[in-house]
Amino acid sequence: MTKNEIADVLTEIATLLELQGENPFKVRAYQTGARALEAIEEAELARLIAADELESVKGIGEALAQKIGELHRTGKLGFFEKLRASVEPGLVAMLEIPGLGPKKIRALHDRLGIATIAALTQACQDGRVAELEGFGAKTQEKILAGIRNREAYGRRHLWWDAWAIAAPIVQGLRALPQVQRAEAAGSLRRGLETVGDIDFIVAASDVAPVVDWFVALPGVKEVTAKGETKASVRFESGLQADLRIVPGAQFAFALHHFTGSKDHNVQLRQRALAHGLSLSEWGLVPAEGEGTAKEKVEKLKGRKAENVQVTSETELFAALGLHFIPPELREGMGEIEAAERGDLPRLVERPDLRGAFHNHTTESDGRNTLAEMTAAAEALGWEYLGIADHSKASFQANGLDEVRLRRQIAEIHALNASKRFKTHVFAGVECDILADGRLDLDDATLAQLDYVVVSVHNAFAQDEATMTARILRAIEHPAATMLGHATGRLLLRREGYHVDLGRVIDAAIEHGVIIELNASPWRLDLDWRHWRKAADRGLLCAINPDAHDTAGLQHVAAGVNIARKGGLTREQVLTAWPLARVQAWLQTRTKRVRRNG
DNA sequence: GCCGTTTTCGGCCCGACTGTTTTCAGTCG
Repeated sequence: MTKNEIADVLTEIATLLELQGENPFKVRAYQTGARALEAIEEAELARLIAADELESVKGIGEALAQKIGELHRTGKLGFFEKLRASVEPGLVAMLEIPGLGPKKIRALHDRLGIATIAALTQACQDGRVAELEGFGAKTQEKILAGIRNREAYGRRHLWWDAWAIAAPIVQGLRALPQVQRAEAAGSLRRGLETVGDIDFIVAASDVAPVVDWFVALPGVKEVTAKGETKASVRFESGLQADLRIVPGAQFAFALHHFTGSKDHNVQLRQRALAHGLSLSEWGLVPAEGEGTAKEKVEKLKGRKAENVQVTSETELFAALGLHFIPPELREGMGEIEAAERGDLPRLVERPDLRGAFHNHTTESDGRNTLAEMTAAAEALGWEYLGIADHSKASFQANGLDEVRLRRQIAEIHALNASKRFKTHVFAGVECDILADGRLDLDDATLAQLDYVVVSVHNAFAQDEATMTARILRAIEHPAATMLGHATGRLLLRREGYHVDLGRVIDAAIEHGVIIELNASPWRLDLDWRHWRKAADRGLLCAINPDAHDTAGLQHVAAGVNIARKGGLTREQVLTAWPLARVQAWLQTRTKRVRRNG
């Protein structure tokens, strides 16, 4: 079994144990173990198992090491199979219903014999659930609503879509007279490719008017909570948003806490404790031995002089001896250690971008003309715009053959010569990688281009070995400048094709080929989790919007999030280089084509 | 089940909100 498959098993064990009413800390140990495993390289895992050193990994002890070893060697685990057989699958599905956790599900099962969502629906309709101790009419109603909407409620949302909802709300909150500060937090602020819900953190002098404004927002379908410091609403799309209001002195703590990630917060709290401090969303206070939660809160409120005062996240990190960690890096993947060493990369920023290479026009399947796209790039202040329409094998996208492409190249040269726009246009193509790895256009035509994006658009079902060989062959082609959407995934809709990304990255580095960071909000491919290591080994990135209309150029903003999550610097992103440097770099590529071809 | 500058046992992050209770358990983040 691969490490990710093993991690999935550990996560499932945690869920099953939880449903059985096991010690919650044991449950957490399995979850921690799964995460620890995911952070290890596949080869490193094999080595650790072979050397019997798995227990040296933090979060993996004797029992987990034994189970992981067995899964890795045999792909089976008796303990897991027995456990799974003893828990009815319908109970696992019930966890997705809001308001139902392991305890309530167990009560429903033990006392009413409910083991499926269908049986639960029936019991609610019969009024039997409301009669149970600990349940009531409202709970019963909530369960029914949850069952009806569980598809929409459980769904994640594209970062882009969530941001479109959140950005005006942040502006609206800031405009309220009672509000001093307002930010969106959570995975949205961390720039994660998909978002489960939106969190807003607000510092305000008077709470009630802010809560009232929030729950009355247009598009709110349901108010799921409304209290003295927080409110929750659900929008038509099923997206949930939480508002939290704190006094100004706690804003930085709350913003940090609700930005997460959970792993990052846990690690930072551990670090605080090691420094004799206790960190929470309330503040940073001296950690003082025993005491109930209530007593700690009293201390916090009553003895402010002792508390660490911060007005920004920068000061919060500084109080723990750390450089500021940008939200995008807060995934609990070594950023705290790097911040301690002063080793954090200086991340690429949105204003650093000078252009983009993978863009379509009406010549293939785009919705704006060459001139319109160039005008839009100029309006964005870009120094250059690369046009890469589809090639002829992408028949469905009206791909260009050699004749049409040569005509487009001439058109682009004429446009540049006319000096109609300040933005320089590069002539490129998004050339299909055919099923056997050949390119879709003849070498003579490819040699006339400033650059070539090579992409897979068909035969997605090839096995990993075939697909990998196919892409490697394309990368090795002397005309290839960059690889388009490396896995072909569509977020929330389609998995990527099977490909050995390690070998693709190795080949790209070896042949000086760029891998694009496709910034389309539906793709965000290559995934951020691969970037830092690959870039440190010499892989160059291009943030490309894959725009099919002028508005699509804006998608680079989503790409910048992912580049930042991947720890990329301005230097590691071609599209953050100035025009002259990009031209010089492309020149060296062209010489390579002439020399080899 | 894991872990140790509170070290081999006893804690593990913890506060807000809801719905159910009448002082709190369960869920959620």
